[in-house]
Amino acid sequence: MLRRNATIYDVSKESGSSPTTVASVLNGTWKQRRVAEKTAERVLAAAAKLGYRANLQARGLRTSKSRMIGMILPLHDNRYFSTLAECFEEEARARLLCPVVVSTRRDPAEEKRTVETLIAHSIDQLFIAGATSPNVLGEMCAQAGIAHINVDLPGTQCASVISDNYWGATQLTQYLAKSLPDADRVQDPDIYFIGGIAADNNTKQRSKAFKDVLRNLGFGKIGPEHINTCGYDALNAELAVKKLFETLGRAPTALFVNSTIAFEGIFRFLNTQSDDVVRQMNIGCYDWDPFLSHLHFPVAMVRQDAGAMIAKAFELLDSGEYVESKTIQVQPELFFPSEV
Amino acid sequence: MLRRNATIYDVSKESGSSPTTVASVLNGTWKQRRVAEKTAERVLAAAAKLGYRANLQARGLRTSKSRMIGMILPLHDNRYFSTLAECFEEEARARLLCPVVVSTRRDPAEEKRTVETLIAHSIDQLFIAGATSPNVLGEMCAQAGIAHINVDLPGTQCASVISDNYWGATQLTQYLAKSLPDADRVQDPDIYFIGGIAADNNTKQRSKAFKDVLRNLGFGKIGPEHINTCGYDALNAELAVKKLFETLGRAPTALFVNSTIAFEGIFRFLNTQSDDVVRQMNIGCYDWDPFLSHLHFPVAMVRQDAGAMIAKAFELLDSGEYVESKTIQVQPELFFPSEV
DNA sequence: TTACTTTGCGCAATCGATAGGGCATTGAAG
DNA sequence: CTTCAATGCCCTATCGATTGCGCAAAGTAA
Repeated sequence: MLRRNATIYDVSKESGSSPTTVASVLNGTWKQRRVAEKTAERVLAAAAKLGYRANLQARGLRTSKSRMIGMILPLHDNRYFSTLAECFEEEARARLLCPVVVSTRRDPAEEKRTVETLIAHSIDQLFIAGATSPNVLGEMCAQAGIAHINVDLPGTQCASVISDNYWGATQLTQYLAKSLPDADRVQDPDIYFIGGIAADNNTKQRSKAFKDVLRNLGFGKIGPEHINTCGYDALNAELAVKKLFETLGRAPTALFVNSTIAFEGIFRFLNTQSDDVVRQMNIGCYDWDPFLSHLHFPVAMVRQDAGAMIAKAFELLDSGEYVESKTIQVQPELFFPSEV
Repeated sequence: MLRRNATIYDVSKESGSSPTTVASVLNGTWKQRRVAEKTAERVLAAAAKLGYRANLQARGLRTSKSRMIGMILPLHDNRYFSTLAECFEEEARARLLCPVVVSTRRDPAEEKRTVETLIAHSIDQLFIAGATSPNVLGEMCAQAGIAHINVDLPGTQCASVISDNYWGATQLTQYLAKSLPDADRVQDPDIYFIGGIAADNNTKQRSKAFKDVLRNLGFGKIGPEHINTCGYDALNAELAVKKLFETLGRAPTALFVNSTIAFEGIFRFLNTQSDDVVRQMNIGCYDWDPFLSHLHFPVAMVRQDAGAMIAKAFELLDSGEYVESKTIQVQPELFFPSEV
C-alpha cells in the first residue's frame, strides 16, 4: 500500500491500462467508452489492491461539480432546525450527494462568508434555511450558477418553501382566544405575543395572523403592547415575560410564544410562579418540542412539517422550478391539549 | 462581470501581471515572493473589479489541503449532539476553517461512506463524534494522513475526548439510590437502568457505575433484569418501561434513563400513568434538556460539557497529541432537583 | 567600469481527474 | 482480397491554482 492515496496513474501502472481507461472504469463511464469487460475487471482488481480512492478535488476541478450539497442554518441546537438538517441529509443521500450543513448564527456576515466558501468549493446546490439575508445569498449563488432554494424564510431571488405561518398562527391564536372573555366586554384582550424578530417574515406572518384573528373576533385593534418581538433568544423572552407580569401586576390570560427558544426563557420565568397561576394561563408555542406536551401546564403547539418542506424543496430543485421566484407554503401540524 | 467565476488568468489579463503574481497577491504569499506593493494593489483592484473568488478545488488539488474540517455525528436532532456541533463550528471558525457537519445515524456503513467522501475532499481534520466504529474510521484517516480525534465515544486508534461517564453515572445513581429502602432490608433494589446500547462504551461505563454504586451501597449484585439497554430510541424505551411496569405490577421506585432520546419514550409512557404514581418515582436522565427541569415530576440530569470537550479536542489536534492513543475524560455537570 | 546583491516578476511543471478525438485491430460483407 | 464498420484503447489538452527556479533590471561596493 502506498503512503499517499493511490491515483489513477498508480492503478494504470498496476493494471497495465492507460490512465484514461482506468478513469473511465473507475467512474463508471467505461461502457460508453467501449472498454472491454475483461479490462474493466483487471482495473477494478488493481484499484482494490491499491485501495484507490478518487481525489474529488481533482474531479471537481475538471467537472466543476463536487457532488456536495450545502445547507446553511441559523443554529443547530433547536428541534426545528436540527430536524430540517436531518431531513435534508436523508434526501441528499438518496441522491448520492454528500450533505454539508453549516450554521451561521443569524449573522449576515457569517452567512455570506459561509456561502462564499461553499461556492468556492463548487457545491452543486444550496439550501438557504432561515437566513437573515436570503436575497444576498441567492444573488451570490445565481452569479456563480449554483442552484439554490430558500427554506423557512422566503426570498425573492429564487423559489422558497416555507411553513404556512399565517395559517398556523391563525389556528393557534383562535385556540388561545377561547380563554378570553367575550369580545363585547373587552376591547383590549389579555393575550400577548412574545418572541421572534419583527423584521423576519415568519414573525411578521404570525403576528399578523395574531392581530387579524383577534380583530375578527371583535377585540378591536391589537396594539404594539400586545406584541413583543424580543428576538429568538431565551434570555430576552424571559425578561420580556417577567416585565409583562410586572406591568400587569398579574399573569396574562393567554400567551403566544413565538419559537421553542423563546419558550425556554418563558418556561424559566413561569417556574418562578406558583403552579396554580401558571395552570390558569393558556399558552401556545409556535414550534414543537416533545417535552412541551406534558409540562405541569398545558401547551398548545404548532409543528412545522420539516420533512414535507425539504421534500418540496428538493422537488423544485430537481425540476428546475427553483429559478422562479415563488413561495410554496407547507401546512404545519397542530398539537392542542385535549379540551378540559 | 464574467458569466463564469473569474480566475487568476482573468485577473492577470485585467491587471497586466502574470498569473503567478496574481496568485501570490491573492493568497497572501506576495511578500515572500517579493511582489511590489504597487503591483499588489493593482492586482487587488482588478480582482475586486472582476469579483474574483479562488477556486478552492483547484487550490486544494495543488496543496492537498482544503481548509475544511469535518465532524461526523450520529444525529442532529438531539440537544447533546447539536450542542457539540455548534461548539465545533465556533472553534473551527476561530481557526478560519470551514466546518462541515454530517450525521451518519449510527450506521457503520454510512459512517464509512461519509468519511470516505470527506477524505476524498481532502478535509484537513476530522472529528469523529459518537461513531459506532471509531477505529475503522480512525484507520481510514490515518492511512490518508488526516488528523483526527474521537469525541464522545473513545477509540484506540488515536486520542479521544469523552465525558467522564463513570463519574457522572456514579453521582446520578447515588442520587437515585437515596430513595431506596435501606440495603439491609433488600438485596434486589427497586431501581432500573433503561436505554443505550450494551456494546457502546458510554453505556458500558454508565451501567458499570450503576452496578458498582448499588453493590457498594450493599444492595448485592445487580442482575441483568435491572439493566435494559434497549437502544437509543424513544419507541424501544417506551416499550421497555411499559413492560417493566407490567412485570412489576406497579411503578418502580427509581429509574436511570440513559439519554434524552430514551427519555422521550419513557416520558410518553409516564404520561399514561397518574401524576401521583409518577411523582413518587425518582427519575434521573443521563443527558440534559432544558424542558426536563420542570416537568410535572422531578428529573435529575447529567449535562455533558460539550464546550469543554470540543475545546480539549481542538487542543489535542493543534498540539499534535492526537496521535497518541489516550482518553481524556471531561467531567459533566449535575442538575439535581432541590431536595424536597 | 566591474562584480555582486537585491528587488521584482514570470516560466513552466505540477496536483489528479476528465473528455474529445484518433489510431490500430478485428470481423463481416461484397 | 478489398472495403468499411465496429471494437478497444490511448494521446493529449484541460480545469485553476501553487511553487521552485531563473532571469533581468536596479542598486551598491570596490
